[in-house]
Amino acid sequence: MDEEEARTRLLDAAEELFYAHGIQAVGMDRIRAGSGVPLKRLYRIFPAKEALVTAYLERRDRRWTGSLREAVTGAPEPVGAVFDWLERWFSEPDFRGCAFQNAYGELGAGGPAGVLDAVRRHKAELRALLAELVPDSPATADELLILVEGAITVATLSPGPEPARRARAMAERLTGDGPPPG
Amino acid sequence: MDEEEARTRLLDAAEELFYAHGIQAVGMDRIRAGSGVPLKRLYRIFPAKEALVTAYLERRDRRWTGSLREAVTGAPEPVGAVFDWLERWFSEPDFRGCAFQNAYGELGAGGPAGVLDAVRRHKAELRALLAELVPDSPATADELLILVEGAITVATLSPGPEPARRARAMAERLTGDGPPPG
DNA sequence: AACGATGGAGAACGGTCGTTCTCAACCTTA
DNA sequence: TAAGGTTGAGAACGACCGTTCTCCATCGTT
Repeated sequence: MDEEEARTRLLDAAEELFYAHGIQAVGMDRIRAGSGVPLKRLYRIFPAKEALVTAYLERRDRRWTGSLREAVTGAPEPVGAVFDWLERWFSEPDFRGCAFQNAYGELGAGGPAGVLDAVRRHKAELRALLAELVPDSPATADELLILVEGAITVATLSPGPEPARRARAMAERLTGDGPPPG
Repeated sequence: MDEEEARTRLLDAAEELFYAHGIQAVGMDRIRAGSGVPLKRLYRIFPAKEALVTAYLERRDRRWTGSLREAVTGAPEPVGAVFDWLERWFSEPDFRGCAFQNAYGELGAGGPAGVLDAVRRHKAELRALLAELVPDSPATADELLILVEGAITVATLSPGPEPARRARAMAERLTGDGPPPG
């Protein structure tokens, strides 16, 4: 196992455990057990827990935003595609809400700076992505952001596709970017 | 200091500290210091931390939902009054998002049952309150819920009145419950 | 004034966490 | 094969947490 694979295994274990159980509830020894990477090597790659948490959030951000961007790129109804993508996400069996929202709620405004930066970057990227979909109306981007965040929050406590469908219908009524009538 | 005052002081300290810094980040000794109630008495009133957390969330739910209900009752535009009330909340200097969302994100689905019940009850009450505002359309209540949760989530990371104003405008366009055109 | 019950202040206990250290096994190079 | 650095497995360390215990002051009753 070279260093790159160890790093991947550590981030895989971190993502699974931190997302499922929260950050403070998962100790470094559980990361070691879940990854198979010895503690000493773990600390050589990530010199403290905060570095691991930050790396976990950053990789998740790249994947999450990348997957969403891929889903909307070239879609006939890009705005609708956002909510279709959310619907698939909400239906995953291990869906537990937005990892960044959870991290922020857990660590609070007084948490480690690196973590808070990662959360802010993620939300800024989401808003930027939405703004690209309605380039002539920043206000609409803010409205879409409210719908996306609202759907995620509602789905967190009652998982399933309905919040995404309902938010999609609202977005279509608000933007007119719906299926052609007929 | 009789028992009722001790209880109130404990819940006041718990609310201030848990809401500001998170639940796991605040130890029982900090509750003792913040309340002035000795540890022994604390444990006589709340036999474990979980009981204190549950009581904190339940009292906060009663106050939060009660205040919102009061604000919308008899308002000329009840739906708009919801978002006006949110706007005032978001502008409070120590606003840090939804305490229940934060608690859920922190403790996860595997947390203590009492805490999760309190979170679920709070969200059910919010939805029931919104449903009363649009008694002929449960679907609209779900839409309002998405707008309210979305505004709260957006405001959590960038506090201020704007998310509430924008959500209010969306609600008016969706329900027609807006100010009479002039 | 003497007594027992009550309550407060804080030490103590067992457990867990993040992090570091020990030490033996193992490669590499000669 | 021998030496030397590197690694892995896990014990160890110091700090902190939730909870309980000790000990003394206080107070109402006689």
